[in-house]
Order: sequence, then C-alpha cells, then structure tokens
Amino acid sequence: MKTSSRPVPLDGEPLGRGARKQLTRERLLDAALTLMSRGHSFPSLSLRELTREAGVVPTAFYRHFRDMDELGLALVEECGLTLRRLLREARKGGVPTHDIIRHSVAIYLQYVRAHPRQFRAATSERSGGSPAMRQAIRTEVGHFMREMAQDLRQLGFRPDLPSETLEMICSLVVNTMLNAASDILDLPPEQPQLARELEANFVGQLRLIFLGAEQWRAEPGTP
Amino acid sequence: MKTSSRPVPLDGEPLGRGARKQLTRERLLDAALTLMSRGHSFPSLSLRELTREAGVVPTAFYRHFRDMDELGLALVEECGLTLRRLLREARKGGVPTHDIIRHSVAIYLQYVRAHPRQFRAATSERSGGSPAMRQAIRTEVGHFMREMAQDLRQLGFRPDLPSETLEMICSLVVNTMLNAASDILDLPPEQPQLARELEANFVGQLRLIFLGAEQWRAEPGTP
DNA sequence: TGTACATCAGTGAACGCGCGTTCACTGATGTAC
DNA sequence: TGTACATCAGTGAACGCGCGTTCACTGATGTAC
Repeated sequence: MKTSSRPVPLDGEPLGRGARKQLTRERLLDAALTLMSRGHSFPSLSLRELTREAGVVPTAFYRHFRDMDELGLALVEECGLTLRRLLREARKGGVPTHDIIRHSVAIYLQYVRAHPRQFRAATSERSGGSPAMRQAIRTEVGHFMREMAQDLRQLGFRPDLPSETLEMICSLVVNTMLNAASDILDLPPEQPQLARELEANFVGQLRLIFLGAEQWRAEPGTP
Repeated sequence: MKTSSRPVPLDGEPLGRGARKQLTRERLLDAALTLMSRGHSFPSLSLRELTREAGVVPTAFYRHFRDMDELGLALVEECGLTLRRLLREARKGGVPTHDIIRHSVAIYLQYVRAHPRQFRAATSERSGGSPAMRQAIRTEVGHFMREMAQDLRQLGFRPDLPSETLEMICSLVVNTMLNAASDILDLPPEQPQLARELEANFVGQLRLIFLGAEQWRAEPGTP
C-alpha cells in the first residue's frame, strides 16, 4: 500500500490537491450539519468541536474559512441549493391532476425526512442565527418563494393576479412548509399516529390557503 | 443615608428578603432578553455574561436557577404570559365590525414593537433553542392557538366546524403572526416604506386565510 | 421594645478546562526545465 | 522521462482568556423570647 495517510477518500484513488481541499471543506460543512442535528444550535458550535467532528486539526479550519460566520453563510447557501433542487425535481415529475396537494405534501415530507440535517439547520437558523445568517436565509427563502410563484404562473394558476399577490400567497405557502418541516423533525420517533395527524394538519393548511387563493379578488377591499 | 448598599430598587424603599430575591430573579430574566435582543442567541449566552448584565456576581445565579436551561424554561413561560396577555387585552377592546383584520394587525404590530425583546426571543428560540426549550415554546404556542380557536367559536365564526378544524386554522394564523413578528423586528430602522409593504403582505396573508376558512367545507374531500 | 441567634441572598477568590488564534513545521502534490 | 524547486493543505505546540462551578465568607433581614 502506497496511498498517503491523511485525508483520503474511502477508496484509495489519487486526488488532486484542489479536489482534496474541496473534500475537506465539504467535511467541515457536513460536520456542522451533523452537530446541529444532534441538538447544538449553530451559534453555540465551537470551531474545535467542528474540526474534531470533521477529523482535522483545529488550525486546518483557516485554510477554508475566515471564521465560523463565514462557514455559516456557506452552509446557508448549500442548504438553499438543496431546497431549490427539491422544487426542480418536483417540477420534473409533472403535476398530478387531482389531489395535487396531498400528493405534493407526501413528496415534500419524504424529502424532509431524507434530508433532516439540512431542514433542521434551515428552520432553526431562520430566526435563531446571527443577523447576517438570518438575512442570508431570508434571501434564500425569497428565491425559493419566487420560483414557486413563477411555477404557479406557468401552470396557469390565477393568471389575473399580479405577481405581487402570487408572491404573497407563495410566501405563506413556504412559511407553512418550513413550519411543518420543523414540527415533523421534532416528532418523537416511532409515533406514526402523531405523524399522520401532523401531516393531515399540514394538508389542511395548504388546502385552506389555496381555497383562499382561488377566491381572492384581484383588487380586494381597498376602501 | 442608612439604606443598604447592594441590590436595592431605584428608590430606597426597604424591601423584604423575598421581594428582593424576586427582584434579582427578574433582573436575570431581563438581562437574558436584553442580551438576546442585541443579537446573541440564547444557547450562546454565557452565565457570566448574563450575571454581568444583571449586575450580580456569577455565583449569585445559583440562588435562582440550577443552570441556564432552567432559566431558559422560565423565560419561555414569561414570554408566553406576555403573548397571551396580548390576546386578552385585544379581546377586552371588543371586535370592530368592519376591516377587522387590518385593525387587528395594527394592534398586533404595535404590541410587537412595544415588546421587541419578548418577540425576538420567542421567534428565535421557537426553532433554534435546545430541544427542551423548543418543546416548551411549542406548548405555549399551542395554548395561545387554542385560546384563539375558542375566541373564534364564541364570536360565532363557522359554528359548523369541528374544533379540530378551527385549531388547524388558528395554528396557521399563529404561525403567520410569529413569522410576521420576526420579519418586522429584522427590518432596518427608518424604512417606513418596507414596513408598510410588510404590513400589507401580512394583512393579505390573513385575509387569504380567512377567505379560505369561510369557504372550507365541513368534510372536505375525504375520498 | 430590646436582645440573641438563625437564615440566606449575594460576595469574591480559586480551580481546571476548552476555547480561538499564532506560529513554525512537514511532506505530498504540482510545475519548470 | 527525470530532477530540482515551489506550493500549500494539514500539523502540533503554545498562548492567554473567559468559562462554569466549588467553597468559605459576610452582613442585612427575619424570628424567638
């Protein structure tokens, strides 16, 4: 065996220096998600804790990020990408013609459960992180919300409504989705009855929103 | 002057030992709110930081709380009371007969701005705190939501709907209220135009919800 | 009312520990010839 | 292809610091007589 000893992928493939650096960077981000999913909140993570989890020496951190704040922002970006990938995948799958909400909810919750660390991080730092982090998440959520509004537009939903109104509706939908994700991830495991109730509640809320959206008058009650 | 030197209220009134202890306890809770409103998140507050802000020596902390977790739970309870006091006050004021949503939103936002520290704490620990704290907040929010559902019931809103459905609606309303509070508190100051847009968005979302609630069929689409 | 003693909220010194950050280093990867 | 040198991701020792918690204490408040 002549593979080098330290940070090598599981197979012994030779990697370029850049690729190796990238790999360590991802390990650091990954370690942050893992620690957060164990109950730590991001602002209480220590740099040493993080590098320990990532399997590098504390000082190696500085090859990748200036400080924890910078890592936090990178993390937000990564999670934002993950979230938007969800929307794109869902879009590719096509739109079922009936019971669309129940169907979408099932897909969404499946996705949440498949990426618990990303969703836990996104929901808990959305209002809990540093002001800078909160702002970054707000921006990501805004992107997501606008993509959803465009989707609704292209599906021919309420073509009479101005974009502003569609976006108001979508921000309500996105908030509801994120709240539901947070609730789902906090459920004690092995409680399928609670999970079903929560899911039914979630479906109900979205139905209510779309019921309201269908009724919305283009120029409601400006006196 | 013969008043004792250390933790005395601003006027020199003699206080009983119990009353004095209570006062220090409140100072500790207050210090936590103040530090959080300065951008710290609760889990990253240190005991020493807190006692420094409260004007007592670190060890005095232990006369009141076992550890920071215990203080956190006390804080949740206090904020929960604050929130529910809001609902009771609003109830006493009577219900305006028209433009009820815009009116309620105005009262609510006024209240949020009058208690920024409590709302910042509530919204940021709702999903960001320790699991125990998150659970405690969820319980408080649940109480609030059920009170609101009872209010709607007593106002004669949709008497045909089961309580379960009313509560589903109210949890959507409460989530929307808390999200709006978080957004409002993060606005850069001196941006009245942004504040107006945010408020209009908030009013729109609540209108949408109640529009949906009025349309909701008692037994919707169970196939 | 006055005196003697008990209580206990808050004090201040001390501890061991993990923290973030600095620095000079090592040795594999990359480059020039 | 082979050799000599440069780069730089990751190392490991060291630092000063604020942390949570312990302990014995002080002195005003409260109580018993």
